[in-house]
Amino acid sequence: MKREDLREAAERIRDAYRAGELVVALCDCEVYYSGRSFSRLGRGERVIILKPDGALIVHRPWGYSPVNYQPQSSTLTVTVEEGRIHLRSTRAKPLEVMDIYVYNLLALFTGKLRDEAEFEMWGSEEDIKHAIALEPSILGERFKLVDEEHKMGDRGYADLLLVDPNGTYVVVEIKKGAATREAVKQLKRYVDYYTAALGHPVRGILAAPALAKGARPLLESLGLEYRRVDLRMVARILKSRGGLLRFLGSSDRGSSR
Amino acid sequence: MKREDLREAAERIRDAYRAGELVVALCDCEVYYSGRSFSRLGRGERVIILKPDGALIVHRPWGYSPVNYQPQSSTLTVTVEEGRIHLRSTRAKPLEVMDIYVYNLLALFTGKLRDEAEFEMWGSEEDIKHAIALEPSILGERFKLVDEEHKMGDRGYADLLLVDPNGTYVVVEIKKGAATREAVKQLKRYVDYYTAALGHPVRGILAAPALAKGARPLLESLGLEYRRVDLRMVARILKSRGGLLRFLGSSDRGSSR
DNA sequence: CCTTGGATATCGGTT
DNA sequence: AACCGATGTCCAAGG
Repeated sequence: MKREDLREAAERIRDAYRAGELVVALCDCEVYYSGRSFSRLGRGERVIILKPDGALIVHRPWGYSPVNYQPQSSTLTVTVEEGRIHLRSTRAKPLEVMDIYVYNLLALFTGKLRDEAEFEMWGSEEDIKHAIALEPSILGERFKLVDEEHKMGDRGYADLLLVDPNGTYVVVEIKKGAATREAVKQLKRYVDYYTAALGHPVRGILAAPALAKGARPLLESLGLEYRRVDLRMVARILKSRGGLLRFLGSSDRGSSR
Repeated sequence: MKREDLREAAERIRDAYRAGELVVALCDCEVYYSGRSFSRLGRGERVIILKPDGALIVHRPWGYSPVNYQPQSSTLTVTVEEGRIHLRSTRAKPLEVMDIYVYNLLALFTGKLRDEAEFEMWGSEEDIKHAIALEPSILGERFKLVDEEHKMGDRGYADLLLVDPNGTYVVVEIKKGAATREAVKQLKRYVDYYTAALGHPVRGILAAPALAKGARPLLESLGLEYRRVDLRMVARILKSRGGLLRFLGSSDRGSSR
C-alpha cells in the first residue's frame, strides 16, 4: 500500500476513534497480544472492529470466536510506521496489550452507528427459578416456597428451598440445559449439608429441561429426584404474572416457521 | 431503502455466501433468536459478519460481546420481503434459529479473505502442566512424575500425579490465574477419591500464580497445600526443553515497548 | 473494589 | 455423540 494511502487511512481511523465513531477495517495485518497469555498471529486478511468504547475485535474468516480482542474501556493509539499502520490497544487491569500491524486495507468504514433499541432475552436459569418460586406446584407436588438462593454453609447456595406437604424441606437445583452428573453432585453436596445442618432428612430435586446421559443413574443411586421443567410452562407462568408481557407479545415472529 | 437496492443487496449477499466469500454489512436491522434461549432486538444500526463456514455475528456499537450469533456450520437463507431483507440462519443441533431483518444498508463488503497464517498462543494451563511435568522440582521438593491427566474415578482428571521422596502420592491441580475456592474444592474431590482408592493418605497441591481471596483458609482447613508457580519459570523450562523456541523468538515484538 | 457463578457460554480432547 | 474441563473465558450481581 502506498505511503500516502497508509497515512490517510491511519488518520481516518484516529479521527473516527477520537470522534466516538465505529471503525470496521478489512485488512492484511499481523497481531500480537501480551497479558494473561501471549499470542502471535502472522500476516493475513481479517475483519477488525473498533468500537467507540474501546472494544477491539479481530476476526479471521472462519469461526465464531475472535482470534484476538480487547474489551471495552481499552485505549487505542494509532501510529504510522514504515510500510504499515500500528494500532496499539491497552487494557489497564489486568495490564494487557494488543498490537496490530496493518499492511494493506481492503475496505475501511468509519461512522457513528445509531442503536437505541432494547435487547430482551428470556430463558435464563433465573427465569426458571422465578417461575418455580411463583408456582412451586409445577414441580408436581404442593410445595411451598421457603427461600431463594439459600446458603448451604460453605458449599454454596441452593437455587430454591421448598417444603413439601409433610413438612420435609426440599433443596432444588435448577439447570437451564440438560443437567449433567456434575449438577447431580452439586445437589448432593447441598442435600448432605442441609441434612446435617437440620439433623433430619432433606429431599433433593434437580429441575431441568432434560437429564444428560449418565445423570439419572447417579441421581437415583444418591436418592435424589428429577423433575422436568418445560420452558413453555415457565413462559406461561411468568407471562401470567406480568414478567414477560411485551417480550412474549411478539416473540413468535422470530421463534419458528 | 429502495426496492431495487434491497434486491440487489440481497443478491450480492446470497451470491457471496454461495461463493464461499465473507460478508460484512453495516445496516439498520432487527434480530430475533430462538433456541436454547429466546431474544429480541429492535431496530438499530449494527455490524453483521457472515463467514463462509456459516458463522454469523451481530455486533452493536459497544461492548466486546456480539449481541446475537450463530456458530460455524449454521446455514443461511436470504430472501427479500416487503421493504426488507430477511436473513435466516439455522443451526441444526441444538436447533436454533436467528432471523435478521435488514431495512437499510450503510455499507456492504463481500469478498474472499486470504488468511493462511499460523496462530500461536502460549501461557495456558497446559503449558504450566508441561513445565511441571518436565521439572517437578520447581514445586519445591524432589517430586517425581507419575502421570498426567490421571483419572480420578468419576470425579474427573487430576492435572498431574506425582510422588514425593517418602513415596506418598501427590495430586496436583493447576490454575493459570488466581486459584479460587472452587479450585480448592476440585482438588479436595480428587484427593478424597484417590485417598479412598489407594487406601492410604495422599497429598494435594494447588499450583497457581496466586491464590484468590478466600482460597487459603479453605485450603488449609482441608489439609491441602499451595505452591506458587511463576510464569517466567515456566517459560524458562519450556524454552530450555525446546518447546517454545520459535514462538518466544519474536514474541518480544508485541509484548512490551 | 473483589468474589462468585451464569452463559444461546464456545472450544477442544477423550471416552 | 456425549462428557468434561479450560478459556486472555466475559459479565453482571452482590452472598
